Amino acid sequence: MKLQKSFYLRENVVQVAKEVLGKTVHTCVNGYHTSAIITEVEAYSGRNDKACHANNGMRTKRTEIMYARGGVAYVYLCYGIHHLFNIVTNGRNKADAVLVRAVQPVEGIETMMKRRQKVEVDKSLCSGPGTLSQALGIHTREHYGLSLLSEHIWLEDAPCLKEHEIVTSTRVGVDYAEEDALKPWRFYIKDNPWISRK
DNA sequence: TCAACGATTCCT
DNA sequence: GGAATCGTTGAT
Repeated sequence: MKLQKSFYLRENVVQVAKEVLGKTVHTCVNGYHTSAIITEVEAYSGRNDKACHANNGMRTKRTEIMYARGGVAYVYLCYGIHHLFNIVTNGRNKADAVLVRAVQPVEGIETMMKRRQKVEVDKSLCSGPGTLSQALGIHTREHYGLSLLSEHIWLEDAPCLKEHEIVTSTRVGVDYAEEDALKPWRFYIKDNPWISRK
């Protein structure tokens, strides 16, 4: 069953990030249904986190959706090439989000391969924040601000992982965030090969 | 209006 | 190790 609004509205974005691991993300784009298990995530906090786009009340056209109530998608273009998919959490004006960094394909694998121009199934298909968005057909213009209880994109519930099944590390690519770059807010499923990097 | 840069990926 | 590539951002 679809994860409900209450899942996303909780206050502790780190806790929500951990619980997102093992859940399944579904998209239905141009009539093609795809789904994949979320294997790697990072937490970003709207308060006291220099790595977050919405840090220090930073409010622009791009970050605006982070200030909405949890349960919507924050998608943005990175390096002019890659769409990165985030899950907005917490209540209005909190600006917390969970970045999905890697997934394990489940349904619609042929569709994912076509979108990624791959002829074999391996981790290059969707183990990375940019590649998974491409595999799932997530595009900035279509998915920015979209409800995660919509028919286009949603998460399906699954049992939470045990602590010993989760590996914790610092976040990737946020060296500019000074002391906040040290926050242990990246989480991935232990022994799962569908990870962006070790 | 303009220049710099980035929560990355892929090729050499 | 370095290029690709462009929307967002903050400063002119």
